[in-house]
Amino acid sequence: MNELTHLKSAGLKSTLPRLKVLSLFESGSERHLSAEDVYKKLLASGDDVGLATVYRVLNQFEQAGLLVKHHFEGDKSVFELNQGDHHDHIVCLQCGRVEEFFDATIEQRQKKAAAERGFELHDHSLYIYANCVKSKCQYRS
Amino acid sequence: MNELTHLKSAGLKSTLPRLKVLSLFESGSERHLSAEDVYKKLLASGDDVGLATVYRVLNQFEQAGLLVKHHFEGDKSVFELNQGDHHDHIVCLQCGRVEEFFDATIEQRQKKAAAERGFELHDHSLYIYANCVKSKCQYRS
DNA sequence: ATTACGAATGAGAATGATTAGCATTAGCAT
DNA sequence: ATGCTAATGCTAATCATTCTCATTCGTAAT
Repeated sequence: MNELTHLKSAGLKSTLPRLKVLSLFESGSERHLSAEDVYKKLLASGDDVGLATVYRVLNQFEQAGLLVKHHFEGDKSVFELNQGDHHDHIVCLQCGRVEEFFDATIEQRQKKAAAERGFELHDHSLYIYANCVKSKCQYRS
Repeated sequence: MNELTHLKSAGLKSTLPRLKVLSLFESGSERHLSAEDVYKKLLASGDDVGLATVYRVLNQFEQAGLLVKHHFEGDKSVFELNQGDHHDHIVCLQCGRVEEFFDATIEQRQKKAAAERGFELHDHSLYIYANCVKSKCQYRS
């Protein structure tokens, strides 16, 4: 299933900006990108898309299930390619590096916690804020 | 330990706006309040504080450890009184009602997940988004 | 009590991320 | 090739939050 098929099945026309944004995520150099990140990367590669369009496209892709949106600590949100595998995130407070993880026990206990209190779990967000080991930390002062 | 002592020990002068804000939280009618909420409630009770002051005071209280700040889904952040007991939150997507919970297993698995990946856990945020049972849901369409 | 000085406040401007409005342009089915 | 609608790209608007700065308040020493 290629980019074009992805768009089609989401009921979205295959336009230049959309293809550009999608392939940026699929190229996979960086998994987590903010709207601003995407905008700058496109400009840098000579592709001339408006910032507003980037925001619109990202949100459409999220609705369509192609991307997932996250709100790490701070103001701006980031998007990542939806590859079907739910996972949570560990974010380094120093360098911002993000690592993904999945813990079945945590998932299950969440469902339980909700159920015990009369809630029907719909969704959740779990972010661990931590510090990398120095060897991996990309912090540049 | 009363309000005044709280402020003193945080190195904050005992001023009218600060006492007002603090007692709002301590009165406990609603546990989770946004800056806007606090501002409106104070105005409503005839206390004339500026919105900027509310923001400042809330942040100072957070730094001082009197309040804890949360970012539920959506844009604005909410504060609650810090009573020393860490807990996570379940938020109803319909009515916005918030219920608190604590699960030792989840806490422990988080620490483990971080450690296994070479992170030193500093903090975390876990929000469960769900739907109340109809009997409790305060949703008004 | 009075003074004096720095901290705190209030009002409004400024910021930063995100969205809305609208005229122009580009997909795509005919 | 044509036409219609959806998509784009500006720019202006919004919303929460922070900053600026002149004025006022709290407090510790007189």
